Formats: sequence, structure tokens, C-alpha cells
Amino acid sequence: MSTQRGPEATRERLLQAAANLFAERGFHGTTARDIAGRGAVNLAAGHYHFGSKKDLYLEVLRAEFSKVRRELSRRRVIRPPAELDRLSRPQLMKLLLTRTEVMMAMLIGPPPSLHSTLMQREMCDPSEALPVIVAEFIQPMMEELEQILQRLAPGIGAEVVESCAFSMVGQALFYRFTMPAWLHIKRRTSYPRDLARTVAAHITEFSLGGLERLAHQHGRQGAK
Amino acid sequence: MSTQRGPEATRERLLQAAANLFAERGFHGTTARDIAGRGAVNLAAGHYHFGSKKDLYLEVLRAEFSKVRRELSRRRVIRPPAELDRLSRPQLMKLLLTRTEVMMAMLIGPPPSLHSTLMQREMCDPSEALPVIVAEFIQPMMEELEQILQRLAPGIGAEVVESCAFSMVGQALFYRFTMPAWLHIKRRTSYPRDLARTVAAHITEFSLGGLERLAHQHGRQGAK
DNA sequence: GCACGTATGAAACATTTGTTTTAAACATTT
DNA sequence: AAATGTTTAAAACAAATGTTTCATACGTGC
Repeated sequence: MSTQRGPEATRERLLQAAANLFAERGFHGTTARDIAGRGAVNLAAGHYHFGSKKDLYLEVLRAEFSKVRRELSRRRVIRPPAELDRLSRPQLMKLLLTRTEVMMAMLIGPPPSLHSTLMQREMCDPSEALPVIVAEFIQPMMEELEQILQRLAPGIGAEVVESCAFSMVGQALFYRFTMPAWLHIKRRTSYPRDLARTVAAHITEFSLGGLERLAHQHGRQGAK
Repeated sequence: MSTQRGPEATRERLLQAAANLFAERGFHGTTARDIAGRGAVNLAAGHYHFGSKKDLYLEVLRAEFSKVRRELSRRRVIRPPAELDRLSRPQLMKLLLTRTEVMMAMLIGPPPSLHSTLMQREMCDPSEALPVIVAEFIQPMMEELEQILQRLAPGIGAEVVESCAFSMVGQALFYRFTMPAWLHIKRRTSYPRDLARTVAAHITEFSLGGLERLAHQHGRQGAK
């Protein structure tokens, strides 16, 4: 498979190799020769198929986050809002847990996903691909998350709901963005196999508590 | 000041220029000539004073996080544990808010601090400086945070306390690590001036709710 | 089978990169 | 003031980098 022939296959191998290397070492840390080597293609192939290293990078991100979008749809993370209205409170809580588990699985795996690593790098050095990441990954996750939270705490305003969604995403991203520090503190070389599930459970409970407190606080403020 | 003479001043200007550029563009994105240019020193000065680009980078991180440690002490973020025992519950909650405000101020400013940007980059490409960052910045913050949380929810175990501390730090780091996406979504070019305080207040309330819920859950589990 | 647009391979090119060299300027001591 | 060790300056170096060139192989239409 990795040695398949044909122009289509070459392009695909290039994208694959470039995606892995850009994730591993970043844009500046990856050389055109590295990519050609790992993809087992000629050095000139990159420029022939994509024009430049920068364009290859952008194409990698577009391809990768197009995959993510499809994956989110496949896992039914993006649902029609009306569907949520039919759920009871325990069902909503269960859904919130499931959603968080999906998010954690995408963030830290195992193995850690390529696109979350690429996203992390884009947050250090934003490029023209940032809008793609926001539109294909961040916004969809945020939107349904906010809908769930809104229904779990009907009293509170949209701004507070958004802050709570940020709080949840922040807790999840923590394990992706600070992995090296976490591993160093825990003297490990990789995350425990079931960390994604464990952490998802914690985040969900923690956030339900936070949401409840803010609902009360907001309710009191709104009442007086 | 930037044109001061003498070997000491040259070294200092080099460190300063290098710190800013490494934060702005990362290690691979910064060239020795960039640094020499911004520091208004000769190209060879870097190698004379530090040996190599890599060594200069490590020295920058050591210097920067040594500053951070001093700043944390100055702000009395690190307190003797016994001091906490004398505080009432409202005082502890107030302290938690203050601590979170300090953390947010260090993370997103304004302006965003150099060291938090350098830390973010180390999480993408860990180097030999990672242990320094953990020891001088992350561990001190985590430890006192855990102590406060432990006293706010005396019933729960150390592992849960640690997870809650991660949850709080994660919420705070979110605004540092995803700043480009946040700004893109909100169509802004910089964070609102008072975001640090606003967010700190939200995180504190949200987390108090989360802590409370976990305390109840854990209490019930421990009881049965 | 042959021509023609497409894709690949090997080499070369022009810059840029981190680093080194060498000499001059400076400061400090004797 | 001479000598000595330290710091700065300018130029050069070798290696690496993104990109281009050009010849060759490939596939697909007539």
C-alpha cells in the first residue's frame, strides 16, 4: 500500500507523509527532503503536485480537517437541535458524557490524533488554515456542546453557557496541550490506556457541578 | 538602554531579543541573524556568549522561568501550608479567586506574558528545558492550588483533588492556548482588557460547583 | 504503434542557515 | 604605558534548504 504506484497514490503518500511530519516536527522543523523520504517519493514531487511547501502544508490541513468533519458526522456528534429537545435530563447527562468521551478520544487517543496535534501547532503559529480548523472542528463541537448545556440549565444566558462550554473544552484540551508536562510529572512515557474515559467522566461530573452552581447564581441574580 | 555598552549589557540584550523572538516565532522559526539584528549585536556575539543557538535557547528559558519563580514568590502565590489552615471557608474561596486572577493575568495579560508563550511552544516541542518549566512554574501553581481545593472539600481523596486542579488549570490555559481561535471566532484582534478578571471569576465559580458535586459524589461512594 | 500531455527521477541552483575564523577595539593589570 | 585577557566586528565557510531544470518514463488518445 505504501509503495503503490500511479499519480493518485503518489499525491496521497505525499499528503500522508507530510501530515505526519508536520504534526511531529511542525512546519519549520520539517524539510522537503524529510517528506520526500518518508513518502518514498522524489524531492520534486512535492512542488509538482502542490506548488510549494507552504501550499502542501495548507493542503494537508484542509485534507485532515475535512476528514475530521466527516468523522464528527459519522459519530453523530453534530445532531439536529430538535433531536435534543426530546431528551430527558438523565438522557442529556448521558449524552454529555458520551460527547466528552468522543472529544477526549479524539484528543488523546490512544494514539493522540494527528489533527489535534496539527491544531495545537496552529495555535502557536496561526496560518491561513486556522479558519478551516475553526469551521470544521472547533465550531461544530462548541455548538452542540452549548446546546446540551443550554438544555441542562435552561435558566442561564447564552454568554454563561458559552463560558461553560469553554470551561469544558478547556479541561479536555488540557490533556492534549500539556501532555509533555503531565508525562514528566507522572514519570511516564505515554498516557494510561483508559485515561480518555476516566478523564471524560471526571470532566462531565465536574462540569455538571459547575453548571449547576452557575445556574443557581444566575437564577438568583435574575430574580432580584 | 537598548544601546548600552559593555559585555554585561550585550549579553542581556541578546537574551532579551532571543526571548522575544523565540516566543514570537519559535526555535526553528528564529534565525541567529534575526536575534543579532533585534538585539543590535553582532552575529558572532551569540556564539561567543552562549556557545550555540540551542544553548542560547536553553539559557533564555532558564532565565525567563527563574524570573517567573521570583514573581510567584513576590505575589505570595507560594505560601506555607500552615497559613491556609487558619483561613475560614469564605476566606479560602476569596483566596481561590485571587489565585485564579493571578494565574489568568500571567497567562493572558494584557499583554500575554513571554513565559506562557514559551511554555506553550515547549508543549509542542519539548526540550531539555521542560523540567525547568515544570519545577519553576507548573508545580508551584499546582501544589498550592491542590492545597486550597483540599481544604475546601476535606472529604475527597488526593487523586480527585488533583483532577480538579487540572480542571481549573485547564480552564485557565484554554484562553492562552487557543487564543488565535478565540480571536477568530469573536472577530477581534486582541483580548478585551478585563477578560482576565472576568474569566477568573467564572472559572472560580464553575470550579467551586464542580468541587462541590465531586465532594458529594465521593462522600456517597465512601459511605456505601 | 505513435504522438502527446502527464508524472517521475536525478541533478543543479540560488539562498539561507548555524557556525567559525581572524583581526581590531576595549578594558584591566602590572 | 605596555602587556594581557576579554569583547566586538566583519567576513568567510560548509552544510542544509526550498525551488527549478531537464531528461526520461509512463499512460492514453488517435
